[in-house]
Amino acid sequence: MGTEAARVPAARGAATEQRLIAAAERLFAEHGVGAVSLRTVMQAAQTNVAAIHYHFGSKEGLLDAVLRSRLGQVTGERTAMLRESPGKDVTAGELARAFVQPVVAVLESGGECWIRLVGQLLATGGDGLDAIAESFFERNAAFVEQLDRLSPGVPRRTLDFRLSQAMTVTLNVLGDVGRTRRLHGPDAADWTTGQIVDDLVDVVTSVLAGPPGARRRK
Amino acid sequence: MGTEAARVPAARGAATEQRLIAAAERLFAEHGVGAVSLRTVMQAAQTNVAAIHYHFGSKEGLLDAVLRSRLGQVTGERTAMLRESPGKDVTAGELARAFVQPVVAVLESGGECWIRLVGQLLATGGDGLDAIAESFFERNAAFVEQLDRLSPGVPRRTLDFRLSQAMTVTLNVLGDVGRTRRLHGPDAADWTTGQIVDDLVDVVTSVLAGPPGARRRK
DNA sequence: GTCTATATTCCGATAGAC
DNA sequence: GTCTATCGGAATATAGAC
Repeated sequence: MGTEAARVPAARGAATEQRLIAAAERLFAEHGVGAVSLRTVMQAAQTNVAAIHYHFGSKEGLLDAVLRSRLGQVTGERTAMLRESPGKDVTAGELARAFVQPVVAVLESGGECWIRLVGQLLATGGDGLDAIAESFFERNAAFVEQLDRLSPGVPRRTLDFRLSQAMTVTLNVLGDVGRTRRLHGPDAADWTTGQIVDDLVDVVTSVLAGPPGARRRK
Repeated sequence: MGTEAARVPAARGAATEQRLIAAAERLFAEHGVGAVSLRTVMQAAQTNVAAIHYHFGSKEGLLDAVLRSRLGQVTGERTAMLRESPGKDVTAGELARAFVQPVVAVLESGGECWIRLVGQLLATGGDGLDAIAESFFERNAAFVEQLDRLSPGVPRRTLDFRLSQAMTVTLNVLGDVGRTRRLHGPDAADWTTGQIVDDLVDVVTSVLAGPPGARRRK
């Protein structure tokens, strides 16, 4: 703590934008986008209101920046997972693991709030959904293709539906691992994140494989 | 349209509370609770701000009233479904149908926004969740019991987890049937609500039954 | 790029007439 | 029970100094 101990304003320069994104990501996820004011974000990021408007233009611009900040990672990982998977004879379990893994990667890189936020926007269905949905479901066609090989005869629409529900479940679980752990019994303290992911992959596997009894269609 | 055509203020008396609940239900679901002001609700219900505070005390009180307005129906139907189901040897498909049906009943009685709102609060995880979760998952113990008979040997925690994910999917689909229809291909116009419910029941069946391959636990 | 100061609108909540 | 009027404060957004 020398002469420059209290002199940080110049040093934090370029990092302001990232601090704002990080603060908004957490606050939006925890309280909902509409319930969070720019002032709250500003205080958490230890800057001023003007900085938000300078960097992002508006609250909506800030939300876009937050979503965009980790979107590339997800789509990139999803593409990579699909490239690694063999062209055929992939099991439902392997496909589920490939489906969930990119989101797990985001979680492990500190993106839990981001996941919860995306799940939240998906549940609201309102604004800002289109931009994210486009990139998010961009790679779904390839998944559906592999699903079709797995479940021949099932309508394409049903496969697409299953994939959507798999995503819903994935975002719901990985968006708040602590709550998942908390909700299910008091003996859940030893329920590791890895085990939760395994349970999640099992659920996704079930969803992708379809009901067991070769259910009749109407 | 006689002499009393323009005289409605006295007639709408007792219905004000219901109009406020209906307006809030829709607006909260469509834009998120935090993004909706009491003034917006007031305008939609064609009353004044004071009425909201008179009937519900605060914004939080209004939200509580909205949630409570249809909660009884759901828990009631769930209890009825469990009573109807045979004590043993129930299939996963039957259990899934019994699980989904109460929410379908809410949908059919005009409660789509209510369902979406609950799903939204569940995804946010923040406030107002405890009150609803308590009543909502009150009857889950009986479901888990039947699940246990269906999948012997599977840890209770995993069964509970599956049931939670079944609820997540159910709320997500039935909370916005139009979006579900819209998201999956342009040929989805002829995808009736009944067929969507069938697809949903299939997904829930899969989730409740667990993965097909008798997956190994770590 | 950063910040203080401010403009303007809107928020939730209440008081008091009817 | 219903409404108008209003309070105190907080919201988004901008202007302009540094």
